[in-house]
Parts: sequence; C-alpha cells; structure tokens
Amino acid sequence: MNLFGVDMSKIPLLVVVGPTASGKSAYAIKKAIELGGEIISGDSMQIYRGMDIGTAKPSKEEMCGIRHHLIDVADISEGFSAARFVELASEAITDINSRGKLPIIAGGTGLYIDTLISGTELSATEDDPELRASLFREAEEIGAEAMHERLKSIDPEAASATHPNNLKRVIRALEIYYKSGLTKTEQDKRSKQNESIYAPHTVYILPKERETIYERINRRVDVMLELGLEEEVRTLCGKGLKETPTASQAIGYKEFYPYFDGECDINAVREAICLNTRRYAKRQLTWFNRRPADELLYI
RNA sequence: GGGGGAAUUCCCGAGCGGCCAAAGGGGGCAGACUGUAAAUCUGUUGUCACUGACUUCGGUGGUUCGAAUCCACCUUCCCCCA
Repeated sequence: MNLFGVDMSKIPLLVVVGPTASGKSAYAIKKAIELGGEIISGDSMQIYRGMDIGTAKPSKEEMCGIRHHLIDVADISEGFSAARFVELASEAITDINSRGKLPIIAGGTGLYIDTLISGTELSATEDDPELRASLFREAEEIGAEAMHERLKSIDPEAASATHPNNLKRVIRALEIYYKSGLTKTEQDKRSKQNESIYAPHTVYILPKERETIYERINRRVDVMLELGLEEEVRTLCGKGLKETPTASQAIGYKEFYPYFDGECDINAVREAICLNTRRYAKRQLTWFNRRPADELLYI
C-alpha cells in the first residue's frame, strides 16, 4: 500500500495536527473511514484513564467503530513523557501496519508527534526523579543563575540555548550530564543519527482567524461543564489527581483546585479554563507553524 | 442637605512638580522548545518619518521655566453624618 507516493520501504503515516478544538479528531475519524485506517492519539492527556470530558476524548459513537490507540493507557498516578509516547506509538504503528491498515496520528502535543515522526531517539538518558529533586533543592539555595553558570561550564552550547530562568530545562541538561557523562548537546546530536522509518503525510488544521478557534474553545468548555466536568474532576481528585506528576497539570482539571478549596466560584473556574485553553492553542499554533505541513486545512 | 475620598495607558494598580510614555501585575501579540510539553520559559505592548519627535494620566481653565502630580470650577463614582 502506497497511498502517498513515497518510499515503499517506509511506513506511511497520516498525521493530523492542529490546535485544540480545531476538529482534528473528527477529521481523523473521517479519513480513517475513507482510507481504512486506525487512529493513534497524539495527546499527552488523553492517555489517562478517567480523564474523559476535560480532555475531549471522542465518545464511542464519535469513533464510528474506528479503533483508537493510546487512549486510556495510563493511570493518573503515572508520569508520562515523550519517550514513553514514542515507545507506545511505535508499537501501535507496527501493529496497525502489519494488519494492512493506515496509521493515523491525530493530536495536539507537538513534541510527542514531532519526536515520533522524525525518528528522534531520545531514550538515551531517562529522567531521574531523585537526582532531579536534589538539583532543584540545590537551585533553591544557590539560585537559578548559578545553576545556569554551572551548565555553561559543562555544556556551553546548551547553556546559551537555554534561558537561565528556565530552570526545568537547565536542570534537565545537568541531569543528562551527571547521569550519562554526555552533554545534552552531544546526546541531542546522537539522537538524530538514525533516519526515520516513517513516511508521514501531515495535515495541519488551523483557523483562518484567531477568533474562530477562541470561540470554539469557549463553546467547548461550556459543553464540558454541562457534561459533568466538575464531577469528573472531583472523582479524580479523590484519587489523588492533585499529587500526580503529569495528569495534575491538565487544563480543565487544575483550574478546579482553588474552587474545591473554596477560594473561587465556578464561573472563575470556567473563565480560567477558557483562558488557559486559548493560551495553549496559541502555543500549539506557534509549534506547528515552524514546520511546513504537506497539507493545510482551514477551519 | 452636610463632611470626606477617588477618577492613570486594554484591565487592575503605583506614581504625588522635572530623572514619566508613566513601576508592578493581568490580559493581548510574537517567539523558544529532544524524558513534567494541556508543562516550562523568553520578548514585546501610546503613535510615528522610532538613539528623535508627537499625543496621553475624567473635563475646562489657571499657577509654574516645567504638571499625571499644585489651585479653581465642572462631571462621574464611593464612603460617612443627616
């Protein structure tokens, strides 16, 4: 099967990206029906079981019988990462491809999807929570600036590419060095050594006007609230959502924390979700804008 | 009816004679991004012919070399006493 007129030795992929609430899921399902495909969610939060309404997971009916992968594959207590995503998505692609179907990646997590389709091998240095925590503790004492200085002496290239205020990144770069003895710069270079085994055809869904996506977001947040988002979040909080490393950060969830603590009313929650989602959509647009897509689809 | 306070750039809010196009925050806009990415971080935000000029701090008129800052009146809002 060679749908896209590409190198037969590579696995063809349809990749659908775009900002949140752009209609990626519906489009992907439509294409899956047309082309005989299965969908792999490229979304950092839909992987969590129980986070349904707030992450806008497609319902059974919406899926139209199309098989979806990488949804509900993790417990909220688990951390997640781009590397884990690539691992799971690669397996899914192999599986789908072996059954003669077209893998369709649809999602909004740019880093995950880019890493996957570009064939970047980033499993070299795993994250080390212990080391990381101690580095953060150290940063609290000596300051972010000093941590950045240290990175500069170890890996000047990474240091100049990372703003001193971006402590997370500075610490990750240091973590790589302390764990592997390799600088981040060197490791990044190595991660790019192998050519991707995929032949992606990417479709970028984007709004003609910024207003369009903002209106869709506002509307969708209202629908989520009507569908019972508050109860969903309450239930998850009962399971310790607030203390989880990754799931706790999800938009549509974290905004409820002050509300549950009696610090604001439900309308403030709604507004915060809308606002954070709009800003997220903007970041997504920026991310996807940097690589030309094979196909642009305006909404 | 009497007394007191406040009006600042998109919003909140500092400023209280020159160093003010005006702190800080929010929001907006733009950007970065290789194991937390729905996260984290950066820049910018009166106008223009932009190392300078011009228009802004409720309105009008004054004082002053010079006002967002002082005075008078007006408008609106808030508080207290009746």
